[in-house]
Amino acid sequence: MANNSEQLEKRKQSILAAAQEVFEEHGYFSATVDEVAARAEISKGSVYNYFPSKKDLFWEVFSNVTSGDESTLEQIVAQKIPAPQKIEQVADYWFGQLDLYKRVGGITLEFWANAARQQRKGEISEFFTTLYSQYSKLIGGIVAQGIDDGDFQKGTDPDIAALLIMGFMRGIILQVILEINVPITEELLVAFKKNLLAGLRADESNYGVS
Amino acid sequence: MANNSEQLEKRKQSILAAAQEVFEEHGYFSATVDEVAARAEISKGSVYNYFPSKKDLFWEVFSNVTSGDESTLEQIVAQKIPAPQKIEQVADYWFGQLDLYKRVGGITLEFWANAARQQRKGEISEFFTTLYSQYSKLIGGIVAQGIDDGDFQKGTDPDIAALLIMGFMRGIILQVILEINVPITEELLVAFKKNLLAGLRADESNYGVS
Amino acid sequence: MANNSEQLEKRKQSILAAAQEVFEEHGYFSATVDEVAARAEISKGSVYNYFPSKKDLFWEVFSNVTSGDESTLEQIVAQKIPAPQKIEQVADYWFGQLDLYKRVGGITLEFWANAARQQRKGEISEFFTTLYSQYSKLIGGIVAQGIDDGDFQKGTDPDIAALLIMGFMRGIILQVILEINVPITEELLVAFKKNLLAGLRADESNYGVS
Amino acid sequence: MANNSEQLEKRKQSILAAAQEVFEEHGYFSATVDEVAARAEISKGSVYNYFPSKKDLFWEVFSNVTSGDESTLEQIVAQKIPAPQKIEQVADYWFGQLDLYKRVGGITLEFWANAARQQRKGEISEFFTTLYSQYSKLIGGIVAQGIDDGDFQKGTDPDIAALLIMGFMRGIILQVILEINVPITEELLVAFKKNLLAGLRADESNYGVS
DNA sequence: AATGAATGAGCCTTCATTCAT
DNA sequence: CATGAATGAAGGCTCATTCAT
Repeated sequence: MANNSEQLEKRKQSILAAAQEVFEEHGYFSATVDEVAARAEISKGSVYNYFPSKKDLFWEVFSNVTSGDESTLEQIVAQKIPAPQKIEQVADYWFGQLDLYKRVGGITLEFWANAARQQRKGEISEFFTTLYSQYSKLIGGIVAQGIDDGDFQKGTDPDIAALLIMGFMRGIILQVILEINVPITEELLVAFKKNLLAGLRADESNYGVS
Repeated sequence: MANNSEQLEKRKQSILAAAQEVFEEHGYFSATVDEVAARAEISKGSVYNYFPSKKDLFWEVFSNVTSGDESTLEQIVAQKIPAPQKIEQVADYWFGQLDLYKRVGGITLEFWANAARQQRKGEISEFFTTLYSQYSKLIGGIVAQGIDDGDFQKGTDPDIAALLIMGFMRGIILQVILEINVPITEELLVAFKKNLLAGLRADESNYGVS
Repeated sequence: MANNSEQLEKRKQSILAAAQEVFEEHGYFSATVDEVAARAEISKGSVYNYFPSKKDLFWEVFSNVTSGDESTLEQIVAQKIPAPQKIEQVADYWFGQLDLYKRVGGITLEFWANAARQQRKGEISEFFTTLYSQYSKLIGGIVAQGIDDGDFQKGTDPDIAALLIMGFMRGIILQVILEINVPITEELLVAFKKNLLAGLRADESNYGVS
Repeated sequence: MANNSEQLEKRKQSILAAAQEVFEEHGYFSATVDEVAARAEISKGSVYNYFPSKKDLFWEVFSNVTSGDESTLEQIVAQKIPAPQKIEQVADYWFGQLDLYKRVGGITLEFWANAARQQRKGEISEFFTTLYSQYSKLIGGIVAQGIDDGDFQKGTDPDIAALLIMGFMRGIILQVILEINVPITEELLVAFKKNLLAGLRADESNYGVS
C-alpha cells in the first residue's frame, strides 16, 4: 500500500538524516555504519537493506546536500532581467545557503579532497563533472549576457569570469567553514556583491598593473 | 656527534617526504604507515622513533607544506610601496604558488575538512588559528594602508576586505584543485588582480543594488 | 481441498528445483536462500513455510538427486539371469546416469565431503548409511550369485568385490566430474565393463604379484 | 639469522598444521580464521602476516597435502622394469597413502567439489589442471609401455586405461573416505591389484558383452 | 499461507602501535 | 636507534532466520 511504501521512504530518510549527522561529525572514514544505525534507531543489518554500502550511503547524503543549487541557478538565469541583477541574485542565493554550507562543510571539503585525488587519477565521477561544469556554464551565461548588454566590460572572457566568480564564492564558503567567528552579515553580502560587480565592470584604465 | 644528528635529521626529512607523497596519493585515512616506511626505505617501527603517531606525522607534513607563506607575506608588507602594489605582489606570489597548492591540494582540503570538524567541537589546534589569523592580519594591514593612502575606498572594513581577498584567493586555489584543465595563465592572473583591485577601489556610485 | 494441496506440492517442487540449481551453481555455503527464493519466484519467507532450514532444503535436494538408483538396482538384481549380465546391466545403468551425476557432481562431492566430516564425529546420518550400504549389499549379492554359478572366481570375497566395484564406478563418476573433456562414450563403457568382469573372473594364475 | 628465519618457518608450519586440522574438522566455509589462530596459539592478526587470506591459507594446506604424489609417480615410471610391476608399485604407493587420504578426505572432496564448479565456469586453476593431468600422463605412459612390451592387451587406449585406473584408485579412496569400517587390508590391496591388472591383460575373448 | 523488512550474530580483513631482540 | 613480527581492536558486510501484517 501507499502506507507501506511511505513507511519505507520515511525509514530511508531517517537513515539518511542519521548518516548526514554522523558523516558531518566524524568524516567519511571515521564514521561507522554502527553509529549511523544506532542514531537511526535501527539494526546495522537494516541499513544494508536500504543502501548497498557505506560508500553509496555517503554518496546519497552528499547528493542530497548538494542538489538544489542547480535548479535555483537555472531559475535565476531564465529570468528576463539585466545580468548584474542576476549576479546579485546568485550572490543572494549563495549567501542564503551559507549556513547550510557551513553545516555540511566538512562533508563537502572531504568530498572535494577525494575528488581532487580521483581527478588526478583521471577517474572523476560523472556526477562531479556534470554538476560543477553545469554551474560554470550557467554563470558564464550570465556574464556573456552582461557583456552583450553593455553592462560588463567588453573583452571579458566569460569562462574566466565564471571561474573567478565561482572561485570567489567558494572561497567565501571556505572562509566561513574554516574561520571562527566569521559573521555572515548583510555587510559581508554587500561587500561581496560590490567586489563581484566591480570586477566585471572595471575597465583597464581603472588600475595599473606594475 | 654532529654527524650523527645530521644523519637523523636527514632520515626524518626522508620520512616526511615519503609521507607527503603517500598522504597526497591516498589521503590521510587510506594512507598507511607501512607504505610511508616502504617509500622512505626504512622499517615501519623506525617511523615511530621519529614521530609519535600517524597523526603527528600528518601534522608535520601539513605544517611544512603550508609554512613559508607567512614569511613571504611579511616581507611584502614590510616594503615601503603603495598598497595596490602590495596587493599585486601578494597576488603574484599566490599565483606562483598555485602549482604547489595544486599538488598538495588533496592534503590541504582534507586538513581543512578535519579542521572544520574540530572547530565545531571547539578544539581547533592552535597552529591552525595562529597561522590563518596571521595571514588575515597581514592582508588587513595592507588594506588599511591603502585606505589611509587614499588608494582604496574610504569606509572599507579592512577585516572584511581581508576576508574577501583571502577567500577569493582560496577560491581560486580550490578551482584550480577541483576543475580539470583550469589553465594557470597570465590572463587568469591579470583578471584576478583586476577583480581584486576593482573591488577595493570601487565606490558605491559605481553600481546600484536592486 | 485436493486442489489446494496439489498447489502446495507444486510449489514445494518448484522450490526444490530452484534450490538444486542454486546449490549446483554455488555450492552449499555460497548458495543463498535469497537466490533460491528469487529463482522459485517466491518470497524468501515462504521458503521457510516449506522447509525448516537451509540445511533441510539441501538435504531434500540431495535425497531426490540420489534416490532412484536403489530401486533400479533392485530390479536388476531381481531378474533371473547370470551374474555377469547383471553386472553389465548395472554398468549400463550407471553409465546412463553419468550425465546426471556430472550435472549434480558438485553437490554430491560437497555432500560427501560433509558426510566424511560428520562420520569422523560419529554422527553419520541414517540416510547416508542406509542408502550406501544398501547399494553394497545389492552388488555384493550379484557377486555372490556369480561365484555360486561358477561365473566368478571362487574365493572372491563378495564384500570386497562390491567395495571395488562401487569404488570403480564412483571413481569413474569422479573422473567425469573432475576431468575436462572426458568423453562419455561407448568405448569407455566397454572398457569399463571389460575391466569389471575381468577382475571378477581372473584367477590368481593370471598375474603374478611381485 | 638462520635462527630467525627458522623461527618464522616454524611458526608458519604451526599455522598450516592448525589450519589443516580446522579445515578438516569444519570444512573450508565453516572453518574460521579465529579458530586457526587460537589453535596455533597466535593472534588472529598474525595469521595474516603469513598468509594473505583464508583462501590462500586453504590453498597452501591443500597443496601440501596433495604434493608428493607426483614425484613418487615419476620415480616409479623412471625405473627400467616391466609395466605390470610399475602398476603394482603405483597401487602399493597409493595404498600406503590411503590413511593420509582418509585423514584429509573431507578437504580433498571439498576441493574437488569446488574444482568441479569452477570447471564448469571454465576457470579451473592452473594448479589443478597441471597436477591431475600430469598424473594421467604418467599412468598413461606406463600403460603404453605395457602394450609395447606385450604385457597388456594390444588395442588398449592408454588414455582411457589411465582414466580407468585413476578412476578406480580414486574410487577406492572415496570408499575409504566415505564408508565406515572399510578395512585397509592386504587383502583389499591384493584384490585391487588383481582387478587392475586383469583389466589390462584381458583380451576380448575373455568375456562376452551382451 | 504469503510476504519481505528487520534482525543480529558472526566473519574476514586491516592497520596503528608496541616491544623484544 | 633499527627492526619487523605480534598484537588486538575495530569495522564493513552477509545472510539465515524470524515475525508482524
